[in-house]
Parts: sequence; structure tokens; C-alpha cells
Amino acid sequence: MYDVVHEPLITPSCAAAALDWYDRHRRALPWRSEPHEKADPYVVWLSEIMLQQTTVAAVKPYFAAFLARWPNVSLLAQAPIDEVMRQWAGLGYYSRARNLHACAKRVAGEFDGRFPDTEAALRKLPGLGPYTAAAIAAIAFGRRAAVVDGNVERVVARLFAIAAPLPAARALIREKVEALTPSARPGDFAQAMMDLGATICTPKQPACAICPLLDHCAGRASGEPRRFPVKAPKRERPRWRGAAFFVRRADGAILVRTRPPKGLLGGMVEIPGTAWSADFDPGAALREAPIHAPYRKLESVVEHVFTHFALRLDIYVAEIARTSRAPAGCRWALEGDLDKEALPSVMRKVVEAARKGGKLFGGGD
DNA sequence: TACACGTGGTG
DNA sequence: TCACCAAGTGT
Repeated sequence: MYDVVHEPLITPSCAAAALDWYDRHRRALPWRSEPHEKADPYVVWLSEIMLQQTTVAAVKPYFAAFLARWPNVSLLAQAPIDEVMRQWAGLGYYSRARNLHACAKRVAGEFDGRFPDTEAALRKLPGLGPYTAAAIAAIAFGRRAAVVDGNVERVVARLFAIAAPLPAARALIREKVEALTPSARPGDFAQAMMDLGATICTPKQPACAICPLLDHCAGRASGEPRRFPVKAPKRERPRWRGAAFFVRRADGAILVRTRPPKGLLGGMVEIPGTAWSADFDPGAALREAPIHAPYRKLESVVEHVFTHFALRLDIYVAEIARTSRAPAGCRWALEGDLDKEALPSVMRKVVEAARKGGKLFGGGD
């Protein structure tokens, strides 16, 4: 076995092959304009923010709802932030929603409602990092920009059989993308590479046989395209515990509170609870209850997995007199209106468990 | 550079 | 059951 170096030629043919494939096999997505149509920067921006670390399937309904409610950036800029957080609830990475609103206000205020049309200017806006600034510059404004997301990383790492592990290999991958990106149709090229990564050059089972870049691909030539990209090992995820207190007033109102604007679930609404930690003491949970009440601990628990820890919550439920006042930092929300609150998914699980548990023991509605 | 930051689907 | 992953950004 010879130690052959497979080095694809960086010629227009590679980009041309990707573009040709894109013209025939591109995905139809709600935020995508036809090749001859002009892209709406607002639509491109909104979709790109939502798509950060988020699947197409998850984004679709949120994108439709946002666009229907706020058809342009100036209208979004005028919306109350709480409205935006509510509309974003369930999509995750909530700092994106805060930055989305901040960005809309900047564009409406400083740029008269029109997004800046260069990568450098876009990069200065909140929520726009290297990927998103390049993507908008290329897709919405036809600028030649190196668009590198997770898909492109994978495709390019395979194309060049890059052996260096991520994230250190990012600089090299970026150089390769920079060299590959054509001056003509840079936006379509970027989307072609992303579609390739999403549908052909997939993480587990790449469909090399039908890949338009097959003849260019060193990873394929190596016989083991799945080896690329090489990744550094991940840290293990700690298990945290805590408790939540579902308090229902006699008139059906539920005690809720809004989390601080920054950090985990920043600015979102929650059912009050203890702090979450690895050394949570279940026996001492009631000491952290937000309000005095005859709590009953449910048998069922709520489990939820965040990016960097797994959480198990004990659920306490209680009925309380109609005259009870909300403690500092909390407020009452009508149970029927909880759907409309900016409840993150983990808190929707808490509400669901409390309702189910409450009924089971005959204490409920 | 490394870590915080959500969620739901998938093999 | 569980690790992996999906159009990353901010600090």
C-alpha cells in the first residue's frame, strides 16, 4: 500500500460541479428564493439566525410564524421584546431571540430598515458571527464570502481528507473554502455545499456514489470518507438535579417568574424552583419553596437534557388560597394562558407533569 | 482556546 | 438508553 496523497485540484470545475448539482437537486425551502429571483435580506437573515445549530424541520413553523407576524425588519424592531421571546419559546438558544430583536432595532434605526450589504458591516450586528455574516453577504447580496458551517466543514474535510482534528482544523478548512468559492453565484455555491452536506455528504452514511464531487474527493479516494472530519473528544455531561414548585391559586392562577435576561434560559418564564446542581439535596428542597403552601411531591419527575448537563426535576404541587400574594420576583398567570407565556420546553414538561400528577391525586381542577 | 448556551430527531 | 448532531455566537 502506497502512501498516496490525494490532493484535489482547486479549479472552477469543483465549484461548477457543485453549482450544477444545486441547480438540479437543491432543496425547496420556505426562505429560499428561486435562482433568478432576488433574495430578501430580511428573510435570509431571519432564517439564518433560526437555523444556527437548529434543524430545518424545527425552524419551519417558527419562521412562518415570525414572517406572518413581522413581515419586515422595522415591524420586528417595534415589537416588545417579551412578544419576541414568547414567539421564540421552544426553539432554544434564547440569546438568539434577544440578539434578533437588538439587531432589528439597529437595522431599523441606523440603516433605515435596510441591512448593510457587506460581510464586514454585517459582522458588526448582534447575533451575526463569521458564518451568518458571510451567509447573508453571499446569499442576499451576491458577495463572494467564505461560508463555513458544520455541513461545509464536513464536506471540505472529506474533500481534502483533512487529518487535523476540529476545532484546530477550522483555519485550514476556511482557507480551502475561500479558494473554492467562485465570484459568480457565491450564494448558490454556499447553499450547494450546505445542501450537499445535509443530503449527500452526511455524517454517518455519505452517499458517495451519487455525489457530484466524487471525482474531486480525497476522502472518498482514501476509502474511508467517514473518518473525516476528525473531532476532539467531548467532555461528559454531568447530571444535575433540582425541584420545581407548581402552585395553583384557588382561582386557577399559577405562580410563575421570569428568569434574568442573561445566562441559561435568559429572559424566559419558569415555574419557580430550587437552584439546579450536581449535589442537590432532595430532602431540603422545600426550604427553597417560593411560597408557604401544603406541597405534595409527585412520584413522577421531569427529565431534560441541555447541551452541557442533564437535569432531573422533582415536582411539588400545592393548592393555595385565592387571597395569596405573589412573592417578590413572581407573579400569577392564568393556567389557561400558560401556553401563551414564554415557557421553554423544560418548563412545558414541568407544567405537563404537574397537571397530570394533580389530576391523578384528585387535587386538580 | 474553551466553555456556556436548547431542543428534538436519530441510529 | 444514549451519544451524536443541526445553516454558531458570545465571552
